[in-house]
Amino acid sequence: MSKTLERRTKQRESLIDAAENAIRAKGLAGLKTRELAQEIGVANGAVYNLVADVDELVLMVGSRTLARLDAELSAAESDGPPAPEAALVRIALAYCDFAANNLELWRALFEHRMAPDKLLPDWAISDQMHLFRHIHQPLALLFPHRATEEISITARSLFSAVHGMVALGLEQKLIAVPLALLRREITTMVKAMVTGLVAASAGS
Amino acid sequence: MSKTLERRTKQRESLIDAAENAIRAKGLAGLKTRELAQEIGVANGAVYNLVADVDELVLMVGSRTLARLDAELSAAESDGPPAPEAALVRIALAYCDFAANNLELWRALFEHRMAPDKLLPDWAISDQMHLFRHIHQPLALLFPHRATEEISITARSLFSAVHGMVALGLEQKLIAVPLALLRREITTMVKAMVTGLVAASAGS
DNA sequence: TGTACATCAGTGAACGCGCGTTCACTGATGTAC
DNA sequence: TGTACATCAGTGAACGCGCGTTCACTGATGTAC
Repeated sequence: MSKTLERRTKQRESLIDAAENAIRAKGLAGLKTRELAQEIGVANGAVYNLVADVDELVLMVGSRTLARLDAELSAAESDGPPAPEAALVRIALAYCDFAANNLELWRALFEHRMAPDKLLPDWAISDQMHLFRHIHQPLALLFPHRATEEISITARSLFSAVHGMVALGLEQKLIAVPLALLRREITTMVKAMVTGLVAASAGS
Repeated sequence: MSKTLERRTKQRESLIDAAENAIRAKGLAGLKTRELAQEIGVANGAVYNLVADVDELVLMVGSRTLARLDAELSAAESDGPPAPEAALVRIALAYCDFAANNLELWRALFEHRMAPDKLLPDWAISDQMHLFRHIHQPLALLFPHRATEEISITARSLFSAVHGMVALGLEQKLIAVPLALLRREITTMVKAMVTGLVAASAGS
C-alpha cells in the first residue's frame, strides 16, 4: 500500500504543477481537467481521486503563489535601510514586480470565486492574512501609539491602494503604463501616503 | 417603414434596459440572450436584429453606467468648497458611493473582456478618458507648474489607488469593511496622498 | 383604390462548442489463510 | 510459499448543463403599377 500511496502523492504534486503551469500560460480560464489529466498521464476521471474538485486545485495553486509572494515581500522588507517609510516603498515595489512576473498566477488569486455555497477553507484565509504582517510591522513603527486594530485597517487601505495601482497598471486595457513608469508612480504615491499619514497624525 | 423603424428603436432601447436590469440583478455572468429576448417579448434570434452581439450590448450598458457615474462625479466636484483637496476627497467618496450603489454594473465595467481579436470601439475609450477630467482639474489647480502630461499620470495613479480601495473594500471576500469605515479610510488616504504629493512637490 | 409583388422583421429549432463531474467497469496491488 | 479473495486506483464514455449564434422559413408591412 505504501508504494501506491507514494505514487498518489507524486501524482498529486504533478497535478498541482500542471495546474500551475496551465494558469501561468493561459490564465485561470485556460485550466481544463482533461488537459491536466493528459499532462500527468492519467484518465480525466482520475483527477478526482487526487483532488476533490477544481476549486480545491485552484486554491492549492493559490497557496503556492501566496507562499512565493510572501518570500519576496520578506526579502524586500529586510533588503535595505530599516526606516519604515523606505521599507514600505520596497514592499510595494516588490508586490508590483511579483505581479508583473507572475501575472496570470497573481490574477488568479483575485479572479477565482468559489461556488457561492462553500466558503474558503481556513488555511486559505490565514494564508492571506499572514501577508499583511509585512505592511503591519513598518506601520507599527511609524505609529507606535496606535492600537493594533487601527494599524490593521491602515495596512489594509495602503495595500488596497497599491494593489489598485498595480492591477490597473498591468491591465493592458487603457493606455498601458510602461513598467518603469508604474514603479516610479508607486514609489511616489507610497511616499506621499506615508508622509501624509504621518503629518495628519502629528497634527491631530 | 417609419413605423417599423420606430418600433425597432424602441425594442433596442428595451433590450438595453433589460440587459442593464439583468446585470444589476445577477451580475455580468447572469446575462443571457434568451432571457433578454423573453423579457422584451421577442424570439431570441431577434436580438441579433437589434444589436450585433452580446459584446456590443454590454458595451452599451457600460456607456450608460459611465454616463451616470460622470454625472455623479460632476455633482460631487462642484458640491462643496472649491479647494482642490476637498474636491478630490468628495470625488473619491462619490466614486465609492456610486460603486456601492451600482455594484454589479460597476463591476461589469471592469470584468468585461472583449474577444481578444476585436478591440474597444473609439466611443467606449473616449467615454472612459472623459472621466479623468474630474480628477485632472483639481490636480491642475494644485500643481499649476506641471505639464498636462504629468498631471494625467498623477490623476491615473490617484484614481487607481482609490479604485483599489473601493474594489477590495466592496468585495466580501476577506473581512468586509463596513461602508462607513471604508468612506472614512478613503477620506484619510486621499488627504494623505494630496498633502504628501504637495509636500514632495514643494520640497524638490 | 385595389391588386400583385418584394422586402425584411421576426421566428424558434438547431448548430456548435465547451467542460466539470459521475459511474459502471477493469485490472493491478495487497491481504488472509 | 502459494492460492483465493478483497480492495480500490484508474479508465473513459456518458451525463448534464449552459449558452451565443445561425439560418431556413413565415407573415406582416410597404411599394409599384
